[in-house]
Amino acid sequence: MRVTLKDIADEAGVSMMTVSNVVNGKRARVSPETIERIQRIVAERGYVPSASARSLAAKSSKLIGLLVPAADEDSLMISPHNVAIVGLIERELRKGGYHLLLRGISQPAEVAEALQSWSLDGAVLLGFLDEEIDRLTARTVGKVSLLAIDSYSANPLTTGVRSDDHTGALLAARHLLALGHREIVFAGPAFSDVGVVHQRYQGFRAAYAEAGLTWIERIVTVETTTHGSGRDLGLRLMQSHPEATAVFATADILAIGIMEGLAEAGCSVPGDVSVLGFDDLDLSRYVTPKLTTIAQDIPQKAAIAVRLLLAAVERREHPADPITLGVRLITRDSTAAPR
Amino acid sequence: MRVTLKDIADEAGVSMMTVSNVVNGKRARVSPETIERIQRIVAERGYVPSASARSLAAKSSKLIGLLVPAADEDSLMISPHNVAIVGLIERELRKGGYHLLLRGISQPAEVAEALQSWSLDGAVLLGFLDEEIDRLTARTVGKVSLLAIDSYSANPLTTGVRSDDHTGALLAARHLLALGHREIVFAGPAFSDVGVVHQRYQGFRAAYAEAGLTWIERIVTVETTTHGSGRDLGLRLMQSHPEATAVFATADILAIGIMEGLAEAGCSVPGDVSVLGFDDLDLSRYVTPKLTTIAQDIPQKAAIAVRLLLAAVERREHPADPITLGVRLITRDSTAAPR
DNA sequence: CTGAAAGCGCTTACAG
DNA sequence: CTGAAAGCGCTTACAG
Repeated sequence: MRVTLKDIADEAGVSMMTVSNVVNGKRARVSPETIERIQRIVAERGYVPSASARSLAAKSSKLIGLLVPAADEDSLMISPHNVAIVGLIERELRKGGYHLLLRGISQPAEVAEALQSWSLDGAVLLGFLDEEIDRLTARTVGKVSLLAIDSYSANPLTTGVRSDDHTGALLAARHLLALGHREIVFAGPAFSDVGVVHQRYQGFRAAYAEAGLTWIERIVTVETTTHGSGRDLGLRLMQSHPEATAVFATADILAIGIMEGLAEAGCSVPGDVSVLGFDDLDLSRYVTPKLTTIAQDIPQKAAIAVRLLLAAVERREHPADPITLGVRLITRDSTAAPR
Repeated sequence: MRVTLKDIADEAGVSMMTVSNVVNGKRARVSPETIERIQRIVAERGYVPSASARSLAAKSSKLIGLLVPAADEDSLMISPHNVAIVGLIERELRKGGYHLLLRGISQPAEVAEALQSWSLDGAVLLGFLDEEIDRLTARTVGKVSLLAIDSYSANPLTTGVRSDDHTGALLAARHLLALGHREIVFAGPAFSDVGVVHQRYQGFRAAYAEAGLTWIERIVTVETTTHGSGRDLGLRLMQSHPEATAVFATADILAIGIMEGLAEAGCSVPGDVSVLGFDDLDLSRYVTPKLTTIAQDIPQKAAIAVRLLLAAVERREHPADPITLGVRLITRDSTAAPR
């Protein structure tokens, strides 16, 4: 059977409380000899505290949820860009003495269930739309601290960590304009007037404004941000926009698909058309031509997300102000001057 | 405050036991009207059972661990090939009413800690070496059901689900031999006499034997199975093995790096050297030339892993026989006849 | 079909 | 510096 606090207490000839204090590092309250003796017994017996008992008795569970959208009955929707985030968040939580519950959400009501059933101390929302985050109410959230990655939601129940999407797109468009491009297509998922893609759209336009140019709206949208829909888009691009000399895609995976579609349609990159992405996936260095893109600092994003979340958890309050991280342009081989 | 079983029982005018029975679907024991009334109250009040209380009182926690190696202080080591597995396992567990605890393991002792602290019902081991799995003892494992992905360990405390690595490499080598290649290099991490890479090595040799040919050992090893070490390897390949006309790499990511190194060294693929990988990552269709490789059925691997594990969990025993899944050759553009 | 009691393994005040 | 008691929210036999 399992070794319990009581087993250790009996063997050490002290009360459970004393053992509990030692195990939890509240050493000020116990004499050095007792500490030493208890620690030895704990190690010998291989005692591991029961997290569920602790979570039940204490007000804290030391459990953080990582909530990710999952199409009904389907697998988690983790974009290539978010994959690294998962591992990094786990590491940061582990370093802080927390555990990670990974949970796919296929219906809004599941958020409340996930939060409450394991008495989560907090949760990271990864991959949700701002509209979904806006909809979270005090009733479903309760006293749980919530942090959304890549969110611009103003919901006071949550806070956010995101890259500077506006500046990223500004840098991208500036780069293309500086090369001499004027007829640039903006390619991405349909967007509303808030959120990551909207920010990138605004930044893109800002570069034109800054250069004293007027952008003739050339937006091309995809259902899903995938290689496949990028390829479709690339195949049709020269028909829909024969005048275009460059494409800015809101994601590398999309840009890479566009490059493939363009190539299949007999169009050379960057010879005929330049392509620029966003994310700087490892992948963007593996394809030909290597993709020019906007890089985000993913490890930093994960680290700050966890730091912000745990600060709120430990203060038992909803997190404070959102944080925006810097981005930079990585010039590679998919962009060149128009001919 | 949290809504509890007792709150529901009081409001319904029944005992906690009755509510518990209804919530847990043991309807045979309760009258239809009572069930209906209780369910209504549960919905109205937004009652969500406490998983930690349940886990403490019952013998089951409905929690499964996903244990992944993590270099000390470092992020999870999830290979590109294993990334999809994580999301698929979460889905399968969720469908079965279980939750997933994702945990990085940087030291052997952490396995026992992870298993015991949350009273896990079972765990999936993803990305561990067979040597590490061999070392697991009854003391650390206890009564927890353990399933290792891609393992050939004979440790009776665990079972495994893996692809047919032997046949995969056999198909790969057969393909190259049929194209007329004879001087083929085997590229992968150093390996012992057990495990995935060893199986692939054996399958590779078996193709030569079957063709009545003798393979002159040409093994090239890498420290880590990454794009970077593949590239280094590709850059040097024509010096170390000037006679080679083909390379079989034990992973796509490695093969893709090798192609890049080869190209940088002025060697054309497949013109001068054919390259063949293993895994069929999405990525292998995005690179140029598109990679010929061995495909595994990842969704099936995840589904079977979870099914096998939960069967053992529910029967409260260590899992039974390992399962090996089929593979197939995907011919694309990175292989051709030697010139 | 329904209930009262004990117990799962901890922590939290409260005393001394 | 140390301890006895109550309680966290459930489930498990055992009764009726």
